[in-house]
Amino acid sequence: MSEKSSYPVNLPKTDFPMKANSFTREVEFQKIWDEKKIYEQNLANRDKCEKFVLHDGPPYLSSNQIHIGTALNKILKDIITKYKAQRGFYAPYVPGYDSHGLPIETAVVKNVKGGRNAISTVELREKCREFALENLKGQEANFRRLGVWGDWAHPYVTLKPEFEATQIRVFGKMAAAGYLYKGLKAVQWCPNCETALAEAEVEYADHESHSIYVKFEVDADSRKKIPAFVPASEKVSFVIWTTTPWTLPGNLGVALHPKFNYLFLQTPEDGVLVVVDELKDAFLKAVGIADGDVKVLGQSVGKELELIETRHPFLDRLSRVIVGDHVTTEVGTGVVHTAPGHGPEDFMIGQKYNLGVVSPVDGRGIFTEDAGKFAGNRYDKSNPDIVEHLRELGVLMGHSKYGHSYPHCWRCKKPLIFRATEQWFASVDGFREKALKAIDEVKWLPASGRNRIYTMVENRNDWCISRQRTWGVPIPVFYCKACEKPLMTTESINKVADVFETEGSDAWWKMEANELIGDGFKCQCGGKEFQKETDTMDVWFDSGVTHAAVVDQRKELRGTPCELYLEGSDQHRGWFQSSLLTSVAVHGRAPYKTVLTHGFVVDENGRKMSKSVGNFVYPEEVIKQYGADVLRLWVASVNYTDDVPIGKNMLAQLADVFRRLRNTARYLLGNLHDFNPATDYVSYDKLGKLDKYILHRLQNVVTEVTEDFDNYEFFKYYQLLQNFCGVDLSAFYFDIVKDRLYTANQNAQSRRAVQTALYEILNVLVRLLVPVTPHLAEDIWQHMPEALRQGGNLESVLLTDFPTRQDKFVNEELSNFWKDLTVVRYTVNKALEEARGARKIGSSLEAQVVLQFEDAELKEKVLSLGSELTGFFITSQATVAEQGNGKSDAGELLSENKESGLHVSVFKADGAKCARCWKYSTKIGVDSRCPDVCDVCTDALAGTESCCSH
RNA sequence: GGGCUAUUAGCUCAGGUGGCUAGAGCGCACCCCUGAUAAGGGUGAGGUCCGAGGUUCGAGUCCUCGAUAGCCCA
Repeated sequence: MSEKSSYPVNLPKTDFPMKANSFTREVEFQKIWDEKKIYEQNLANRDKCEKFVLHDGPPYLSSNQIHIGTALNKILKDIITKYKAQRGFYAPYVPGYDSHGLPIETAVVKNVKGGRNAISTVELREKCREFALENLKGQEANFRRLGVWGDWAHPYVTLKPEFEATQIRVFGKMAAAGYLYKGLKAVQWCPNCETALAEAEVEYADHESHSIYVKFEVDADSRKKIPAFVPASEKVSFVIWTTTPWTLPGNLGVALHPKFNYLFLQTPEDGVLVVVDELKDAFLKAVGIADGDVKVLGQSVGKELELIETRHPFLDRLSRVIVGDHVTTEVGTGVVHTAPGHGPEDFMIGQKYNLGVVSPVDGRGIFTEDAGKFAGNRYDKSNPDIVEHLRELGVLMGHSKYGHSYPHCWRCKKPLIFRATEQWFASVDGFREKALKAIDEVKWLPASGRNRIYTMVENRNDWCISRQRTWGVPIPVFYCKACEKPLMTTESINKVADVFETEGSDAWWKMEANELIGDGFKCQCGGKEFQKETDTMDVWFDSGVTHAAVVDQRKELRGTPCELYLEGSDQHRGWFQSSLLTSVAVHGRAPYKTVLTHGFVVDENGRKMSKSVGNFVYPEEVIKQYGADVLRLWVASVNYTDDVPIGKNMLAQLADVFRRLRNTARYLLGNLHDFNPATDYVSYDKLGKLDKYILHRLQNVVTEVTEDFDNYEFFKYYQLLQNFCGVDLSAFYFDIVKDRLYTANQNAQSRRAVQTALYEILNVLVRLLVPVTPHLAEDIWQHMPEALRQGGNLESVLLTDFPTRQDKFVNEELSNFWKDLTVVRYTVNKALEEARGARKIGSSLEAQVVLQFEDAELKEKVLSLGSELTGFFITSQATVAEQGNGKSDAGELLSENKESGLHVSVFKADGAKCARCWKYSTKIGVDSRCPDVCDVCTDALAGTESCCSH
């Protein structure tokens, strides 16, 4: 046996390993939580409590992997629900998935031999469903690996029959309220495939078009609005430029930029022409007019010309001058031919000016009768005819071929057209005021979110909810076969919902119209035969009704409004809005009380993650290297209201912090191995000053942390926790108190007092760790003997309550006392450091310090510590001198430090080193049986078996 | 191009209504300990507070313009 072990000391003892081994251990804890149904138990325990429902926004099932941003979102949600549960709320979490829509359909079609038309609609939908559900499994596994708790066995999925049925019913309510209507909208259309195309299905390729300049003469009734510098006798025309002559029959306006300057050009043969200043030269050159032949009469800003009426060049109707920011001076004349039925921007500005929509082209690209003399011709074949017609009318100013990039169909590779088609709309106008009012009844965090969504709702157009797709919920409308009038009564829609409830929405394609609604329905015209609408709903409508299909349906969620929605800030335009709109339309209020948003994950340089830059951080890799707790700690460490950075550097530092938290717990566990609160607990009044202080500090931590969680400011919690563990505990309390723990008699009150404090700290700390680092918390909890577990021997730390501030431990006076002494300790440390630097001492126990004060009050404070003073400095001796340095035997002065009204002198410690406590003492060997042990240790050993008996 | 937001030490964060010689923890450097040991302690070095103007006795804090980044929109 070595000399070291010959005297018994009370060293820490614990099985709690220093290394977390997170990658494997975390999964074990997760398995235990699952097996013991901890989530379910917690809900059952809180069943009678006030609810706090965080309703999950459904991630889209296009992949089985999750992005770091999704991880951020899910972890934030989990921190909140775990915290709320600990605070005694009934806080269920039902995860959801968004499962319909084009990206899934596209991905599935890609793997179908022979393409979309090779299989039936029902078959395609079946494949989509399988694909989505397969991805669900992958995402679920990823989410669970993060340590997120919730009802994983019963998630909500938008493709489930019960969900679809409710969605149909919400549609029915909106229809009944008169908020749904059929209108025209310009969409990308392939005349060859005879189908609408989504943005993702459009490919751009070079194409040769006709480039033409066309005069739009100002109508006689508007002539007076032309500025006076133009002679009244002169005809005035706006000149447009276009590469799609065939869209002219759909023209309803000419658009200017409100702020650009428009010139009035007197020409030799064409009267007065209006074009934008910047493009004058290019225009003249293009139409072959010499600059010298033109005279600028004057100019106007676009806005001043607004609402002038011009005549359509060949149809008998007016074309209004409108203004919009979409007009540019890149090419053309700065006067834009506007056909709302043939372009999305045209459509939007047309809505704003109420121009209406004209689109005389059918699904095959053939002009209808509305196109006048061009009826019956294919749109592209008509281009030369129209150009020729314009020439004959004398309104054509220039014509050439023009090569440019133009949208083509991804499937047949033929050029696309924009075509106005009938679409279903939700009339936001119908409930805009209510929606705006609802927005102001919601708490938006951060507050800027309120303005963000408010202006969007204030300015948005009606919501186009129909899609020409297969993978979605059908729009439950029928059309009379006789008169084509739509049938969409509450009864008919509810019939459909009832069928979907049991059969799912596939029934729409499997059953005939009259099978779906029965034979009881009759059109106004008397018709009894119906056919089905072919459009499906926008997937934003799917997710937009989760409040009705999930929160209102599932009993455990207790109905809307729920307490919280939490998503990325992009959802102001997305889910927050679609949910708000459907909820307001149906209930007249928002589905949520509070909306919290987070920013986007960027790399350590604040750059967006991209494949080409290669700065992606993958959740699985972080977990593999550090574990989910470190990833969760990252979430807690950043201010997520703005963009959040992540990278190798940060993760390495987070791992350091995590280790510190773990080792703090290890110290606590190790030093409580022989502590039984039932018999060893020391009452507050018998605790030492320092013990009382650390308990006071603990209460502050609890108070502040509670505030931080309530405000969702987890980074403050992170900072504070780190500070508390590193500074207050490890470097201060733990370090000082080690001597008492190790060398005092096992049952000495001074030692039990420390353990009492450690016991209180451990019980608070383990609970504080639950929301952010649940695996670590559980690991600690499982290493706590039953007797140490305050509040009952719960089988999981996740079932514990959040700590509350304990007034009996609050002691402000003591807090101020120690604040002053901390300064003294710092001054002493500097002096010790100097001696150490000069190789005069190593351990501070080799030193004795002598203090001299200018400040009498401070001196009193220090003196009041009495025998605790040396322990406080972790030196072997410490004294307060009245005069000089207080040393009468004139030992060598090793170092000194004067500051803060304090003079510290450092000397070699007196006496010899005690073999047991390692402190230097002049009273070594007072008991001859143990010649190398100090008097204090001799006392400590008294009565023990091993008392100097070696 | 428009709207919103952000920019303080290497990293993450503090710095109500303008008064700071700009703070904390971590990291880093150096030293110590070897009875929290792939732990622990001490000391220290790090900042033209994104930039330029302006208001003011005085600005990290207020105003204007700009840069960069992110989101949304066009």
